[in-house]
Amino acid sequence: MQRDFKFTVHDRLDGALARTGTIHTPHGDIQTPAFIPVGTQATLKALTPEQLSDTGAQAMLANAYHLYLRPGHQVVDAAGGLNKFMNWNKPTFTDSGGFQVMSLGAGFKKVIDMKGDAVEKPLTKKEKLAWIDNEGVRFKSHLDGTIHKFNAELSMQIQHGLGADIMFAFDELTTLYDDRAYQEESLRERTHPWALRSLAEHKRLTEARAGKPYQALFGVVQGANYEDLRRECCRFLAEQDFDGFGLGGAFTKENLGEIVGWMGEELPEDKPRHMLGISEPDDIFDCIENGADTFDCVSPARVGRNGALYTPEGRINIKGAKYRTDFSPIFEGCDCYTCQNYTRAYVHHLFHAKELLANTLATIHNERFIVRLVDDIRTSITAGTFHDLKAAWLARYYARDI
RNA sequence: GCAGGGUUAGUGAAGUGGUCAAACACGGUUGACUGUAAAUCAACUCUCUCCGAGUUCGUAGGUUCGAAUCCUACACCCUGCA
Repeated sequence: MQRDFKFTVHDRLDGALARTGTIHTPHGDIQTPAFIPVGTQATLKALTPEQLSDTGAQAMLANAYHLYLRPGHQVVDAAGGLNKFMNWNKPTFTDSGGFQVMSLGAGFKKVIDMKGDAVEKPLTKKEKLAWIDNEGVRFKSHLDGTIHKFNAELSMQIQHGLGADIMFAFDELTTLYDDRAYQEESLRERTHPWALRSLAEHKRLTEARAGKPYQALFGVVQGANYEDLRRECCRFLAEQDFDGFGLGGAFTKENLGEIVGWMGEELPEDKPRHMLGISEPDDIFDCIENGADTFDCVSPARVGRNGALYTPEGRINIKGAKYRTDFSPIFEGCDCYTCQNYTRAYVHHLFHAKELLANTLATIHNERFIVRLVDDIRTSITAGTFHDLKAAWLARYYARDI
């Protein structure tokens, strides 16, 4: 069938893997590199889709597991797909539920963080909500405790029902605390076979649902921080008929760029690469420099809801007492709706009063901040000034720590 | 006026002889958050020369080896009866 999906590379950065491009989807184009905000449950928490669109976000990513449990992918399908269901007229992505294999299983809370020195805190049997085998995963619903079996085929059925423009293959996200033997086993016995099964089911559903807008499928690269495993995974996936790739897994901050670089070297140049779950500014620079095209992450929204707001000079905690009578915007020069209209003191007050508007204003600011950063990086690649921008930007952002 | 109940750290509120500087909640301060079980979580929140010490539980005395806890007086608040 005719694929209404296309990735075009425009500009490349000399001496690096960075590139700009356009991802064409049935619901519009995405200029890359791009940051894709996450609306897990078909909404970016605290924002209307229109408010999210106004931040400059070019697409949004939702989650198969969460929407399967509630309201049910059949409901979204009956509504006419994610776009119609949530009144969002730009491209959409859905995650496969692979992240939940980890987050509800071995990796809840501390175990998933990116600091190599984090203390392992194994879950008790009672706390654990997911059990993996090579067939798939059994989940205990975090909503009502019911047991659900999840696998590659079901993930694809859900994602086709949701109707996102870009879907991800069902994978296993390992943690930094799993040893080499487990990483190999996970990659070869689950992530690889699950990728093939996802692709097969995807093809079946694409034919069965002929007439619906084309949905692209990205294979997901795992392999933790092992170079040979990462390259092995890339070569394996590159041979398959995927439309693009998700770069997933547990990373440590120190060598994130290096790991992405291995994948950037192995993966075909003419297919887009999506960084799963990355959005800290330094990480974004490193990933783009090494060939990543798009990013999704909950962090700007979550940290914003918890009072951490981005500025070019680092994050500030707006709940802090020093902002009580600070009547300046979050930072001078920010073009977001929040900074155009409100002060630090007002946002500070909203947080202390536990007003819902605090979440909205903070989220708008943070999403705009990261979207704009990636937009600026895109411009710098075209202009050939990426390295200057990176050096100057990060020096200013982290100046307070030095 | 008589009878009964009450007065605990910023607030509310446990505690009725030692394990009490005193539960818990809120408030406050600081920090964390990277394919969302997150409008969440953690630490601290009497004072100090803070791995130890010093002052607290309406006020003042007293009993006791030891009191926020028992006794006496006083102050204030609440509820009945006058």
